[in-house]
Amino acid sequence: MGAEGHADGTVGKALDVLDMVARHGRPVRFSDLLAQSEYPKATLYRLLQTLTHQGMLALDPDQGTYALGVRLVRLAHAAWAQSSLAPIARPYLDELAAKTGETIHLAQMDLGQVLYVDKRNAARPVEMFAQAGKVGPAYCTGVGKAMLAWAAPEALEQAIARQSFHRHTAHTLDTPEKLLAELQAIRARGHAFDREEHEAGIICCAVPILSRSGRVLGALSVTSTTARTTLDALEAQSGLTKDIAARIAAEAESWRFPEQH
Amino acid sequence: MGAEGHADGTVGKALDVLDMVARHGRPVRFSDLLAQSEYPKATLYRLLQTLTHQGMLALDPDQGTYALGVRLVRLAHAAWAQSSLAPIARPYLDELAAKTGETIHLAQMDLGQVLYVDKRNAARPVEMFAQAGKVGPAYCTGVGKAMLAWAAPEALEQAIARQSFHRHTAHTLDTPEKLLAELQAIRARGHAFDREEHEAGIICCAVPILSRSGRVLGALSVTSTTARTTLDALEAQSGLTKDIAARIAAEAESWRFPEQH
DNA sequence: CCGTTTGGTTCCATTATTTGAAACTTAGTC
DNA sequence: GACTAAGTTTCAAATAATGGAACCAAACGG
Repeated sequence: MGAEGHADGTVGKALDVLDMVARHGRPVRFSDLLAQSEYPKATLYRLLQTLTHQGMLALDPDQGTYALGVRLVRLAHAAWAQSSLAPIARPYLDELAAKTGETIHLAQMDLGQVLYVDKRNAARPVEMFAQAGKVGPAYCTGVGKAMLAWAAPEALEQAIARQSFHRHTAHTLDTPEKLLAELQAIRARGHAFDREEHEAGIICCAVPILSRSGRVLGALSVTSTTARTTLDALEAQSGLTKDIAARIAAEAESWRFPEQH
Repeated sequence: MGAEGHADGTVGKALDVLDMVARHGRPVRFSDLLAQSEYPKATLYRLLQTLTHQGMLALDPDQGTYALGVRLVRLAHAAWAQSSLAPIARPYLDELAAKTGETIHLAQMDLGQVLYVDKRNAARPVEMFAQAGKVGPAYCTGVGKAMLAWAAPEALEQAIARQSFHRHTAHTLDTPEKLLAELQAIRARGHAFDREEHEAGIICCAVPILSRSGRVLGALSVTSTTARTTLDALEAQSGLTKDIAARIAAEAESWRFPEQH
């Protein structure tokens, strides 16, 4: 926890402030922000002013509170539609959900954390974005481990350093050593399991989505509960999952060569 | 189009670059960005580097292209869930959609542009975030006019200055004068119509969502087609729509007084 | 009713960052 | 192997950010 640390330049500080407002979860007053921030009054003030002026924050004049601005939502839309695998993967997730009947997660890696970019729920047809967009730990989730297993050495090292290794359940891999051993097993096996490592009763089988050059683009998981199924049953579907992952990767690849006029 | 103009400070420039990447709609090469940007090579380069380092952009090392980063998606999630009326309004939109059977839009104003933050479609149950997040013009949409009609004088002036007044259809109000007259009528009437001003065949009836102090929080519209219904029929439901808008406003209001511990 | 605190905004000399032309590397072409 | 295009680094000059302190306004307390 605590101080962010590496805030390079003014831009970094501004984004830091943005995050601070985001973390708060509701409109914040200047003084609240001042209390948590390391920045002196005047600096924070100007930062907020700039962000507000830029539409990244919105100042509610009635209350004098800052909230995240609409420009962010607009950018977000673009980010979701463009940078992530989500739009490409959508039909494939539908297919996988239909064929397995289980909950499907599509995730990408964000500096050691897992970001869920899309989801299919067994029960309801399509979840809101609000359900995706969540972040989770990498060291104790199927998608997280799948991505770490094929991560580049430096990226892996950085990611490991950022894991909390908090013991969520009795099955959580709570040391870097255990995790590294597991990653090797995952590489050998070709897919990762979550053996109730994050939440009791929740199990999954996850596969990485790899580019042709071997870079990790994301991960895909089929998730269920111990009440409904077993790991073996989930593993039985890993072939299908890998196939879907490969098709997503292929399409992602072709997307990246614009082919313009 | 062209130069943004008011780019205050480094942060402004950085966000400008972010927008530039977002606008592009797909991963962009450095040189492409350089071509459109006003910034000199080295400046743009460092800006991109900073944003990448901050996780707002992601550099694809295979292709040397920049895309919007995951941090943005994360922020976006927070923005959508927090700053907008969307989460508060959700159940009310459901109710309105169920009672009217028509398409419902929830919008907010973003510097003269309309931002759709949530939506209920007559056909499918719940649309993805990707469908919301869109922006549209204010001067020729129901929600846009509803918000402008109750906007503060300075805000209105600024917004008017930003309208293109492009003549989308034969019914489009294509001058500030026509628009101002219409806004007055809307204020008197209490709700706004879209008389096929944006798209032929598309009509709607929109109401503003106003805070107790009279500030515009957003707008709500019931949209349909000339094939399915008439303006009169839509107007008949304006009472219901206003009621829903009032309830959203009331709840938004209570949200803003945290009541903490 | 006036002194005080709290919350927010502005000043301005100092300091540190950003700037951008140009030089430099690669990595492709021909 | 000379020529180009694309990306990266340098460095003194220009500019923008900094933050302590002063300031203002409104709410509070006696």
